[in-house]
Amino acid sequence: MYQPTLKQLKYICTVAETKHFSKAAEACFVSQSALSTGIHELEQNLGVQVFERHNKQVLITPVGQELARRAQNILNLTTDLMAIAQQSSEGFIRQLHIGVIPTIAPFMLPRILEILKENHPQTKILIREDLSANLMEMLNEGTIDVVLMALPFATQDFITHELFDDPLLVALPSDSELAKKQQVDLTSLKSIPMLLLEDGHCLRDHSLNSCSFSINDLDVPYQASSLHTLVQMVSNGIGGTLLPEMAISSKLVSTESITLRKISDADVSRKIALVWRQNYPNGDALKQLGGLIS
Amino acid sequence: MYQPTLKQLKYICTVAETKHFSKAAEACFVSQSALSTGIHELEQNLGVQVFERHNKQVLITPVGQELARRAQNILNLTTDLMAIAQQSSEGFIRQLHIGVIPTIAPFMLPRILEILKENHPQTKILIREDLSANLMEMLNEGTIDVVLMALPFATQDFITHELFDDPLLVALPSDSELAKKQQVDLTSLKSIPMLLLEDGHCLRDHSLNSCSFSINDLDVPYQASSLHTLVQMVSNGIGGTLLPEMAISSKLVSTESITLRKISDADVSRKIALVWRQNYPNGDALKQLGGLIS
DNA sequence: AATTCATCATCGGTAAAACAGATAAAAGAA
DNA sequence: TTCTTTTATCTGTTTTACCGATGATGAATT
Repeated sequence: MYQPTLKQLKYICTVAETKHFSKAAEACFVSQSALSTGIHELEQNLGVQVFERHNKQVLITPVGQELARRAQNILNLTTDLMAIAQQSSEGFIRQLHIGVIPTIAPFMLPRILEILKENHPQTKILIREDLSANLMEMLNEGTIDVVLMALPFATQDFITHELFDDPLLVALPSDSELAKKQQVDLTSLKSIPMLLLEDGHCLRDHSLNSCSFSINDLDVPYQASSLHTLVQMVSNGIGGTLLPEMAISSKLVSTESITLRKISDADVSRKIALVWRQNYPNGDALKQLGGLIS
Repeated sequence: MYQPTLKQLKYICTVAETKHFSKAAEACFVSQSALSTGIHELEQNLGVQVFERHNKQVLITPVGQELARRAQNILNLTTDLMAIAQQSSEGFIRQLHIGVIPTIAPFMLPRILEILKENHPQTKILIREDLSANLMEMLNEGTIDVVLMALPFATQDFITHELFDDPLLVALPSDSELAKKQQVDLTSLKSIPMLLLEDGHCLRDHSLNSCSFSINDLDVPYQASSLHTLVQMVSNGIGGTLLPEMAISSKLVSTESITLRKISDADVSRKIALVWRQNYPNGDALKQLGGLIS
């Protein structure tokens, strides 16, 4: 089935303007014969006469007028389309679906959104907050474009761009025995009840693994669903926990009833990273974003 | 300079839908390699990646999504354009600029517009009322598409479609000597003042020529600019005139003070005709319209 | 670990088309 | 008439589009 080509549409628009085949051909950078044949083919296939050819003038038929008007519109839209592509190839990101884990989102997103607003004011940002495993699945499916998460995590087959180290500090009830000591080491942690997030949160695993603890080693009375409740529980003297430094910097802990301590005999931390698909086309822009964040 | 082809736009739309190159190729009735190359060329030339190719899935990039959306729009508009052409090729006239002379317009236009409304309800009608000579010029320039006029007139180089004969009758003041006679012949007309339209109106020439009168032969005291004023003048006893039958049928003359007579010794009439350019594409439809009018 | 399978990219050859340049045809102008 | 202008058409060449086959890749299966 026939469909006019954009070239042919261009031809009729130009002739409609110039009212002259030869001049139109010149304007289109083709020979007069090429343009003539092109228009003829379009007229033939659409079964419509676009122009009245006279010796001394070319008139456009009423239908021709309408067709030329629509053709011009189509050509304009095509130009727009190319402009969009051009913008994009110049590093402009139209839309960015970001996935963030719950133990990072409240502390880093405000700043990240601010940075994005400055550097890519035109970009539409969409945030998805979920557990690492779910985010990785969405990333793989293409539902989201990039994940802001904490390592270690199984991110093989993806581009992993590490941003910075986020140490984990021990948070203790200020009135606990342990809080009164100057130094807190790994073994001493086992003497108090440890509060952890519920299963699935990577911070839970990071806390356990970086202290080389197993879940069985510890006294784990409750499981919280957010860092905020966790802090509440510590504040109420139920037990201790590990908190990421970024959360503390963000004034998550503002009460006197919680004491923060570094662990003296181990380097306990998680790594914050951006992760995206191997083939994701705007990887460069994401790297640049990563640079700005860290 | 590169411009994507409509085919390529179709390709990316189809892949955007199916998320599958091979299936999309099938849907587009081309080989997988053709589609693949087509999309590749588009991506190359626009400097943009539209799809992320993975082994088990094809993902569309955010820009790709936007491009596909716009491409689909362009394709839809192209389909519309073809539909317009299709309608037109089936005899549908989108727009008709009609030129009519003043001595026909008031008497025929109401009926003609009614006929057009019935037969081409979608057609946009534009009327131009002017003297024959001006109308012919506009017809030649393409400002109007068809002229409804009276013959004889120099219409060589145009298609002339005669509709019917319009006899000219003598209109006399009822109280004149001539009106009391049963028969009125050409010579007797010279005995009374003859009222004519001003120069340029073809009815003036038709009146003179069909009676074989020269303007010098006659007593021509005034010149009217419309048939209505002409009738008024006859009614007031200033003189006689020739009136087309169609004007009389349209109740132009409703007063008792005017007497109408055929001329006994001559066939005095004008011919009503539609005239259009040789190359005008909707000649057939106009012929059909002519048939309906007569 | 090897094999199979699914999928997109690429290659080589062929058929189609698009195009330029030359010529023809038509009709107005000189 | 002859010349000029303008679009149509013809011819040969170049370019493009396409198909079928093969290659490459990575996931799924054995």
